[in-house]
Amino acid sequence: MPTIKEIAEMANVSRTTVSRALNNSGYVSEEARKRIMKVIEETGYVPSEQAKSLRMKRTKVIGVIVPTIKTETSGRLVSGMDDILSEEGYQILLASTNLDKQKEIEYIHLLKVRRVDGIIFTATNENEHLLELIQKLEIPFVVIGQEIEGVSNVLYDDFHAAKDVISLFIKKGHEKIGFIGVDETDRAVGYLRKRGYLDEMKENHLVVEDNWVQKGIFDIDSGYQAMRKMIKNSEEIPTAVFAVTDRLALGATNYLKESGYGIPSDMAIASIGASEFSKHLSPSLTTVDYNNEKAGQEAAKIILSTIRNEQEKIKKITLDYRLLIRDSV
Amino acid sequence: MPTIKEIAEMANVSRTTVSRALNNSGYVSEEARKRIMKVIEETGYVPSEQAKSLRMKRTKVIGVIVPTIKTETSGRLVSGMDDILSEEGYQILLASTNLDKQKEIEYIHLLKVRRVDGIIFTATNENEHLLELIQKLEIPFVVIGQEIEGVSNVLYDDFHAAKDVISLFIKKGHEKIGFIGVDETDRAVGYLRKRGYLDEMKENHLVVEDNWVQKGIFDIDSGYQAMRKMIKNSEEIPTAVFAVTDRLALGATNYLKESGYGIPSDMAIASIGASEFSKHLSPSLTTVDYNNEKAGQEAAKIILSTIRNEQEKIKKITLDYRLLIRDSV
DNA sequence: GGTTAATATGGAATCGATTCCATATGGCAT
DNA sequence: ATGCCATATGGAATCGATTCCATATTAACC
Repeated sequence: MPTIKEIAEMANVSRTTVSRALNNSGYVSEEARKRIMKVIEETGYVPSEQAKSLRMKRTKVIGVIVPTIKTETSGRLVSGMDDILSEEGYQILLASTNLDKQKEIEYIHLLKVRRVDGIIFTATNENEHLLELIQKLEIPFVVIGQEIEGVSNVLYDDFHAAKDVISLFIKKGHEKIGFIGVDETDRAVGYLRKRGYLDEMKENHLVVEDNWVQKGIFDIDSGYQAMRKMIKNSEEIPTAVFAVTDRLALGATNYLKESGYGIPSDMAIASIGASEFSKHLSPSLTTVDYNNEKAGQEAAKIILSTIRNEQEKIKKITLDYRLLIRDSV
Repeated sequence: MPTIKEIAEMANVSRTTVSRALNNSGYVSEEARKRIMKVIEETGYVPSEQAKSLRMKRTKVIGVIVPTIKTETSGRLVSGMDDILSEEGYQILLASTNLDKQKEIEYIHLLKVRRVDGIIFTATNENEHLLELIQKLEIPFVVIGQEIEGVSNVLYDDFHAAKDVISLFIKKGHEKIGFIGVDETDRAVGYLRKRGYLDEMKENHLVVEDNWVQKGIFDIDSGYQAMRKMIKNSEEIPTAVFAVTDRLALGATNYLKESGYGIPSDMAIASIGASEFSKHLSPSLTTVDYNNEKAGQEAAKIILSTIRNEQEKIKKITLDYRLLIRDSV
């Protein structure tokens, strides 16, 4: 690959003129332009974005940190970002932490080193060290899914979504409602969704037996185990259960089927996520659609307007959601 | 963010010495090193990878082009690549074509402009223009899923996987076997899987009625439509059907259930893909697991050894697969 | 005590672009 | 003829690192 210098020599002009021809800036005679374009055509020269970035102090790259790239949720998020970013000539530098908290910090560093123009961060957990790092970073920063002080956020309404699911159960006549959650250090999925469950129960004067509240991790099997524990240990077995993710609900469903429980006749079930498979389970799973692509798009828009300085201060938006009522309730 | 020059001034040394301290190259006195490290600590300085890349003529970035990032398959592929690449300090610059052929070419250009150290390409279609571009590109290049001359490939054994599925049907006593494919311009998914179906049928002296061979696109609904056509138009309705992707199989399953066909009693069904949902359908779907993460890992390994010049010539590897026999047959 | 080697440091070129500033030419108005 | 402006071009600085080469100091050896 030749450089601008070689192109200049071959076309018998200076680098300055080549640059001007390439960027349509300043004066270039028709003759010179033709000679330059001919040489470029012949050599297949493309200017180095690397060198340009150094000089212009911008990279046109947005760093994206996700907890894992294997799930649909992340895929849809990233796809939404790409819709907006690629439109504006930005590209995505991807970093997947595989749920490793240490790596979250490491990757922010890595993106800083690469001088990305902005960072979109899909958080799972919060810890002191990370918060501090984020707050003193001078790079445009957007967090999806968790509320973090001092930076822009795109939030899901975890609290109300959970409340709505419980409210649906109650409307259908359920009074004994179980819960399968995840660790509360995950503020959005762990804490807020549980809060929604507990609040709605309380507001309707419904009691919650200790064993109705179970905890899993993010995989299918832990949903199975949690459901098993709930059934085995409860004094009174619930008639409905809310799982905080579709995968947990799927695991729970597997246990229920295996144990001969009818869904929804013996146990209604609902969750949050709207994964593709949720629609095709039998019975089809009632779940909340968070519209991840939209979230990705919104995050990308915020990053772009922050970069362009159209945005004075930080921005927090909360997305709406849709409760998809299907056959499992 | 300060630059190396400012760090040098603050520590009362030259840029050369700072660089040496940072990279543990050449001689640096203990005193100077301490002063430098102190200044770096205080300022939070991190060297610009951008500037380093320009000087060192390498970016430590691998460009990855996928047809879409929304599906599990792509997610698993990229995840596999990331396993290997992040280990070696490389990062992934992601480009998703959204199945737009025009963009495949555009993105290769974009990655070339950014001087990525290598490109991993998950092809869907082949066209003259693209092949030509790839062959005269001077960047290490690996293609996943399609055989392309002149570059390294990581291939799935589409032909034998399809053959094995049909062979399974035949072993189970089926003689009338239908097929739901995609356009044959997609050589791997469209052409080779169909070839496997037809060859195995022929080798077993089984006839294939025209209407048994249907075509869809890559979504669930087209599987539904294809199954409908097959049932409506066939003189004799098949007792088994092979769909080239899990999504097509899912659509077909939906149609069959809706029309009162028992699976597998009236119609056996199997496909290729091993998506997560396949296991949780009822009945669970018989499918071929291609191990996409492995494919991603292998592609990443080839790219790295090509970059390091450990690899003289192009490399072609074909991955094995597992036939997951479940309740749908 | 002089040669050699190890240690320590800095100057300056380099990577490949952009861009400020200087300069040259030709045409047109005064 | 003089001045001015539009057009056209190039020199050189700059972005932020690495690295070759030169040079200075100290230590070690015979």
